[in-house]
Amino acid sequence: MTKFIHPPTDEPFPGSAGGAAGLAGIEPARPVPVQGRALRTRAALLAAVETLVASEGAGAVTTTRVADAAGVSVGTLYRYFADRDDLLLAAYDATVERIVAACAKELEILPDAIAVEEAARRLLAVYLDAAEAIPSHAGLLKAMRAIRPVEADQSDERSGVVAEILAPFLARFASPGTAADPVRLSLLNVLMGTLVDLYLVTRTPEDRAKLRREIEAHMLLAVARL
Amino acid sequence: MTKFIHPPTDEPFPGSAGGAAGLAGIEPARPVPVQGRALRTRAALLAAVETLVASEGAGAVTTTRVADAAGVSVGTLYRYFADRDDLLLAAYDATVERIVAACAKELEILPDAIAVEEAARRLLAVYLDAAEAIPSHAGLLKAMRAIRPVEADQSDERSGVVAEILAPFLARFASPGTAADPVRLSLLNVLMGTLVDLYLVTRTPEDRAKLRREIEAHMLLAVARL
DNA sequence: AACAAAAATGAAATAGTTTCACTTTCATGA
DNA sequence: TCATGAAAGTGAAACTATTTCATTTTTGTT
Repeated sequence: MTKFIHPPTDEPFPGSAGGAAGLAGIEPARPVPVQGRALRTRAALLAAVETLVASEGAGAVTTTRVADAAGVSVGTLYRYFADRDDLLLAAYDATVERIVAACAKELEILPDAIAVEEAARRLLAVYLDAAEAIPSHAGLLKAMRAIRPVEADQSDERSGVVAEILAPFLARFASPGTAADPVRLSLLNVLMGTLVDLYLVTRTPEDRAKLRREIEAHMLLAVARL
Repeated sequence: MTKFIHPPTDEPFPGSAGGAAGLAGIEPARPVPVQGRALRTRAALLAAVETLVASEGAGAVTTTRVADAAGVSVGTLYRYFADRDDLLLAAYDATVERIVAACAKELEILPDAIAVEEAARRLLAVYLDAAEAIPSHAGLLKAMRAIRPVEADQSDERSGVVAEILAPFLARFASPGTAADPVRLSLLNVLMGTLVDLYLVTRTPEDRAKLRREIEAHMLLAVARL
């Protein structure tokens, strides 16, 4: 599973990190040539991954199948992603980006005099609703965990909703003296990841409602200790 | 990753579930013939997995390498385990068994008039110490999670220290009316799994000590809500 | 329309898992 | 003691996936 070698492959591409180039979502049909073709191919590959994960699980994500579904050849896939893991990670990051955007928006419209606990509670609600609305997120989260297992070092835990939403949250709500304790940040990060994972596989509405309250309690415990 | 077919393969063997046959650990060298050879081969395969996982991670677990390290051929491996996943799961279960044994022993020697919280605290300490003492446990836990992702249904969450130690714990400490809430049991199960995972990858003693207190707080929160 | 860079191709190399027809081992009782 | 067959073991070959790379196609520029 873990790869032994990881050759740079002649610069696979800008990489799965950037993504700041073109405003996604626009241009439904018009084939913008040079730069555009590449962007569309990359997007098509990521979309194919999401569709496959949502319908058949991460196990169905085969480089060949993804390439086929995206209407390109396998070779092309490898121009955009270093390997299968990189592809899955990029697809996961894409879902995280959307969830983080939703959370960031909520954080902005939060009332001025709101208490930390209430703010955390609201963000959790937005987080869960957004995650629920992305059918591939649960599967991609699992795949991501299999590739990048839990790390003690928070600095390596870059991708993840909690990690990305925590900075602006703390900036606004933490008392100035409260230095971010890496141990507690890591804990909150993996804790929420797992609990959301559990939430997303919970089927009945009653169980979901109950679980939300449980998650809330643990989140508040972790946040209170920050 | 997920297998499409799972052919019974002419009864792979008693299976990784039972294990009630022979007292493990005894018989260091003596080659007991008929039944004994098989037991030793199986044990050698599982030991090879543990060694590989401990030294090079679960990614190094290749059917060929495991068979080589155990001194048998690949074909033999498949007489004892249905497939690679089954092998990893069995190796994980073997480590869990040892940790559960340690916890069960602690549960027995707990003072009569002990409070639930204190009992939980002590069990956690034994759990963490035992897990720490098995170098392959962390890696196998990760592998297990990749194979059997988080399930909402507690009844499918058989293997796991929390799941196995919880029944005797509740039998002794839960007030008779407290029916075991499956949602909360699942939560406690995955929660502890992840936090122990994080604990095991935490390197510095100070961070470990701090994390122990954090885990304790979350465990007590979960137990209190049981 | 000629050119070069960007993008795409897909057959072949690689790496791993799994099967299966066959051989070896060994307790048993004739 | 040795013939028997069930249990255990073997390993080459079939499969299933990932990854490479020499080559071709597309596209913007001149």
